[in-house]
Amino acid sequence: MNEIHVRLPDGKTLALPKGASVLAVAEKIGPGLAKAALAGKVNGKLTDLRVALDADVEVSIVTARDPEGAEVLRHSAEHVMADAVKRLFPQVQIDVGRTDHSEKFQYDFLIERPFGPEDLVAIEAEMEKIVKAKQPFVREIVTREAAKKLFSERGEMLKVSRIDDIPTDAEISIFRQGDFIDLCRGPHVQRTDQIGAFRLIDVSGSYWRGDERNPMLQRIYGTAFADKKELVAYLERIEEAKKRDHRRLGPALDLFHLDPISPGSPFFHAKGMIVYNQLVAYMRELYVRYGYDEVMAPLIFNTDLFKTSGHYENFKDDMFLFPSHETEMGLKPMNCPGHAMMFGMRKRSYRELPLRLAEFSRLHRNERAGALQGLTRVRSFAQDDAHIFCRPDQVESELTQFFQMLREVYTTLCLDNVSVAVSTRGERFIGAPERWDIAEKRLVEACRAAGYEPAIKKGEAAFYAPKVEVDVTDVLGRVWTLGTVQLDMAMPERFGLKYITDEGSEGTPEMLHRAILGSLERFFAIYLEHTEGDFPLWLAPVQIVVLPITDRHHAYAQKVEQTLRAAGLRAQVDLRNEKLGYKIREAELHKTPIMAVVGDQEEANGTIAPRRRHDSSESSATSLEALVAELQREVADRRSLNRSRGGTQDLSS
RNA sequence: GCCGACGUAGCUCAGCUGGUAGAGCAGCUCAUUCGUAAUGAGCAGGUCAUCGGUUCAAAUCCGAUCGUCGGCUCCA
Repeated sequence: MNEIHVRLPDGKTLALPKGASVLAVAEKIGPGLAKAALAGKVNGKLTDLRVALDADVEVSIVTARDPEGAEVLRHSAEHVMADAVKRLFPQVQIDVGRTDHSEKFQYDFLIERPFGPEDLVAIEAEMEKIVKAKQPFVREIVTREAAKKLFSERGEMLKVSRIDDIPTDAEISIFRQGDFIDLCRGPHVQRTDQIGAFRLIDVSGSYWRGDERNPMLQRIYGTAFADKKELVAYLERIEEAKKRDHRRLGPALDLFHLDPISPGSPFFHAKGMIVYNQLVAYMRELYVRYGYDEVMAPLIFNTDLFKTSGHYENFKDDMFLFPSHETEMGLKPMNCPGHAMMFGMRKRSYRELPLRLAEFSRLHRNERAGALQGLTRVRSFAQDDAHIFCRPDQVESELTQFFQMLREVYTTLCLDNVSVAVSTRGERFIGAPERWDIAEKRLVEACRAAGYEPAIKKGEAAFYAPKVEVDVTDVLGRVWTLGTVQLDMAMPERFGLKYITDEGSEGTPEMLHRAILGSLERFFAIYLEHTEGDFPLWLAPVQIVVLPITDRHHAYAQKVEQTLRAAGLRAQVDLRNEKLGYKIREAELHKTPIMAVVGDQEEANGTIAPRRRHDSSESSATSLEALVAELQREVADRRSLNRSRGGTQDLSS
């Protein structure tokens, strides 16, 4: 048997000698394809072109046109960058590179002096030379000993250490390109010139092996595409994200601001508070329907409480603690211990369960300075937080109900790109491992029952509970974790929580921690960027602005404003001495959903001329009553703009 | 907390190798009374993040601190 059969995507089969490379398949199909080939896919798995085939397989050839192609050429760009760095700075030791799915690649270097922006320019120029030289990538299989010898001779001690990470039964491959050699699984492009366009983006420090006790390496980030056009499009997308940055939009739209006088603690302005409070009001409305009881526990506790919960031990350094009358007090960083106390303050009957305690209190966490980021990582925040105490046999239906409520909220907010993950027990945990296994399984099952196949994040759980994380993808394709539900393994026992069962015995309740929007501050930021400030009518700080054409119409305009306000609409009137076009422009820039133009005709007929945000088509005059009724309906329905499909402005009710 | 970059008027930014701070927008005043994304003119606005050092002289050079940004680590 010296022949193998290779099946192609179009169903055809090619016969090749055993041991033929993936590239040989491409050559057999055609010289054009062979030249354009970046990698192969063997039985669906991305494979280097130089890999030998020794059995019957399905093969497809990956070119720049395939999404995987970009990943391959970015990986090769990573090597070219490391090569360029070694050429310019022979004293550096290379660690490893990485190509993630966010269109970026990176490579870590050990060097005494940090890289600066000027270095990036020089490295980029050196990379350009390597790319122009059309150097081939050569793959070699080596033994573990040969690999170690090779890299220690080259002074690459970090690499030698990385070789030890490779499982003993795995094949060790290296790639050469020019004088550069790297330990690498591949796949790689054939020649450096197949990397069409690249750009180095940034440099930062990163700990070796991700451990902050280790020395810091210099990490360079870059991106690469098959051609210049795609690179430009990528850079434009970055610009777009900058335009939507909540740290820019927030102050510009008069929603909030941050000040060094209290790092990580936002000042919410009147307009921001409307959005914030509307979100809270919406959750409260759902709490009535879903059977939650809103409560309010203290903000400050004797730290004994956090010792009981275990948070003190785990998060002491990140809490605001202070002495008071000989005792140590602390600002609460989460609601669960307070709710556990509220549950335990008297004897509970099984008839009271499930007991769902919700709270919107402010929480304070003394986040490390470097961790702060706009509203997405703050020191002072509130959550749409709740803890559910229930009997063991009620856990399943509670999880079902949670997913149901979550889906309702996300649908209302038009966040329809949802995925979930289950985080499992990590190194730090409390409770019995066997119980963790059961809880993790239940969470996975609950996700499936809700129609989501969860990804598994190993070791990512909170110290007291495995958790489900619910992620949404925003208009720019960024993924954010919003909702979470955790099945607690420890708190009820630590607090000695009991209830009397229907048989008169004592039982320990199960405790679920859950949030749907998560940190309201963070959600605010994410939603602001997602919508670019174009809030749906029910959330818009100013829903309608009345625009009189001249000061002749001021009295009528003010009457209209009063009528709108009396109808419960957040209306304003623009009485400034400006032309209509100017006022419309201002209202557009402030993202006001509805403008009501009033002039001679409207005043004479008792009407208004409405205009929707982003809609310059002239609309006919409407009676005030009709407009009020329409807007009230839109608010009551909490209608949103659906922007997940191309950002269209159609109302999806 | 660690690595790097940055910090000039409310905002966006000029200000070359040291010689005493400038524009546009926003704000205020006046004129204009105007029909769907910017009417015109004028006025005012800054301890150049803070503190210290070098110098005859510092927004500019050096150091420290604070803050912000991009990462790392962390994220109850």
